[in-house]
Amino acid sequence: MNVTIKDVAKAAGVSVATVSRVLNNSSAVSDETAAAVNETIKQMGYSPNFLGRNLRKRETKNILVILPSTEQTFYSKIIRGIQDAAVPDYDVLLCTSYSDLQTEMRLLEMLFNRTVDAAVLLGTQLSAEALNDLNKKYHIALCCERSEGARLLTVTIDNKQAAYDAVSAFLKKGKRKIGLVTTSGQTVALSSADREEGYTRALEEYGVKKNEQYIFRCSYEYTDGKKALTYFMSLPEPPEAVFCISDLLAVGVIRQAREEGIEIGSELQVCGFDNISLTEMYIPGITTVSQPCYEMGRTVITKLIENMQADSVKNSDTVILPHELIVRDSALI
Amino acid sequence: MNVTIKDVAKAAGVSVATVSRVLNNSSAVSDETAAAVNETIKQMGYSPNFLGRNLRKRETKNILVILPSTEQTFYSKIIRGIQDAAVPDYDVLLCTSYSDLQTEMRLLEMLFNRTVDAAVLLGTQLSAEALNDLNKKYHIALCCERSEGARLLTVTIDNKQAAYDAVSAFLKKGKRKIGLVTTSGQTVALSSADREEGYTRALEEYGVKKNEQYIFRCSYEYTDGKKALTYFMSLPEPPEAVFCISDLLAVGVIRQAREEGIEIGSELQVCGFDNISLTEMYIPGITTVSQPCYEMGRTVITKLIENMQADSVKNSDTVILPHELIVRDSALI
DNA sequence: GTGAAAGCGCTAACAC
DNA sequence: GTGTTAGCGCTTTCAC
Repeated sequence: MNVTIKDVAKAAGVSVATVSRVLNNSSAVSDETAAAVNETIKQMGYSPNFLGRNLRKRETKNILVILPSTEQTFYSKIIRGIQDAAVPDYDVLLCTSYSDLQTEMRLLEMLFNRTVDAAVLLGTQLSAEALNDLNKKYHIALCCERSEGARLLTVTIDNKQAAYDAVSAFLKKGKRKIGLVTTSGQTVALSSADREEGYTRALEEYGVKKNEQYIFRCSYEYTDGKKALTYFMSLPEPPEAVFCISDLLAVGVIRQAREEGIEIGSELQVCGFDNISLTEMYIPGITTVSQPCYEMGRTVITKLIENMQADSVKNSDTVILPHELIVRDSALI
Repeated sequence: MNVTIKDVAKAAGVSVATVSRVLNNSSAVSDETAAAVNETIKQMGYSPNFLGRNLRKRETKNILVILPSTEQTFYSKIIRGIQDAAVPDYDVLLCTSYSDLQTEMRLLEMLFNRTVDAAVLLGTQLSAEALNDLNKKYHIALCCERSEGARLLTVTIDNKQAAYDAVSAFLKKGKRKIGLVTTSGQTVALSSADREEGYTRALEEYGVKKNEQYIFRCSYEYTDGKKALTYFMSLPEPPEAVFCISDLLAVGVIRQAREEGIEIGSELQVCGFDNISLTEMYIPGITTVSQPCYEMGRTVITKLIENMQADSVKNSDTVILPHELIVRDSALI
């Protein structure tokens, strides 16, 4: 029913080996037979079945990328970097874990059952131990996140320093009451914790006492940002500035400030994190920390492919790429 | 090196057939052998190689979803609908075509080479003829778009009617000078053209002459929306309302209006399309047309899987799901 | 209830 | 330069 290499061979009057050689541009096929084979291939509309090929070659040339979510435009530039570095040698398969451990494990099955040759995690719910185990048997890498105690190829920014830079910019401008909107800390991901550490260090260096009242812990959602603003404004001494560990939270803060009649940029300054495209489009423009997303994507794939092709010992380093503070109207710092 | 079914069989003292039966929960294995086999499987850390299985079964249980881009949060709910309807029977592989024909064709190779069993296109650069050809040999479906003259499973909204609804809402409120921001019409995609048709029909019904001056043709980008506003405001009689065929264009229009000191909602009313999450978060909230994204995703996969499992004739219908006008501050219509 | 063996479609030794 | 053949890991028919 479906045309196979055998059918092509028969039709072209050659052996399957020859057809295979033509397919793979491997040595030793005369120009005329090659031409003839290619002709019949085209005529029969033949497409090699990769299941056969992959089984035989024990590789698929597919790389799995696990996204925590598809609602975040933050990942798009990373994905593009990944694609650009992978194609045409490898195909990139995107899957979403929805930050759910069960789902993530189901997706990692693709590594075990050989559907893919390697996987990149743009976030993970796995423990350092689990990651280390995986890294022993398979080609995996972490991008945008790090895992304390795990030793595997990791590409990220220095989240502590980035948060420190943003918060100390507030401090330099004389702000002392600085709010923090962050996650509840239950996550495995360290980027939030690192950002909080940077916030704390900046305060310390400026001799400002860390005030738990100025810390609002929630999830990543826009609506959480709104709640944060309302909470902060209910305080006897509301903060003059707010640092959010994600742009979406900053948007929530700003939107709610608008609803509560608070002037952003003057009365209250807000800084986000990630520099998603929305921060530029928003009114006011949102001050934020930019990650070199495209470069992170390229880097992680390039190094991962090196690992796959090398027979030598695997690269399990952590690569830190530079971040940048982007100043816009929401906080002229 | 890697443990195979053979190794498991040997270790468990049974035949590979028995191991396979256990793996597939197929009939006729005694409880004790099953238990023993499962035990050795666990002990050896065995994972079946799907390349072998898939080759043998001639199916992969993978569905490819081709996204025009990953920068658009619009697709996220569709993707979730797709996943929810597919998993756990099928795995969903996301790939991005970047609206590029070459890339799209490269991705469709996965259909030809049997890496996936079916594909869903959330946009396409292919001609109706090409789609028809594909549909003959493979399981494919279109979601969010339609192709004139192509007969294949399609799930979409009535874009003409949706645009008509939005524009006639403006007309009902007494607006007569209504701008349109749309694509240049070079695309294969029909949704833009359909939306323009709805715009035109609404004007006609209200006896308003279509004025080419009020139509700004561009790409899908935010910056194009900004240009549109500047253009409209340069006209001797600027429009009182603007209908944009995408939310991102509407954001550009609103942002630029802000920069040019034009009051949105009163001086100029703006309506977008798609109801991406940003429209709710923006200041002002953006009036837009909502598509039932999650439901569209679920529907297309459900019907596609029916097609895959049926031996009868394939369903190549077009399913139209209901849209909804969402009124926010940018246009109180 | 279990095993032997064929074969899915392909590549790569090896032989000529 | 080309053909023959083994075998990648698995499922499934057919015996028993």
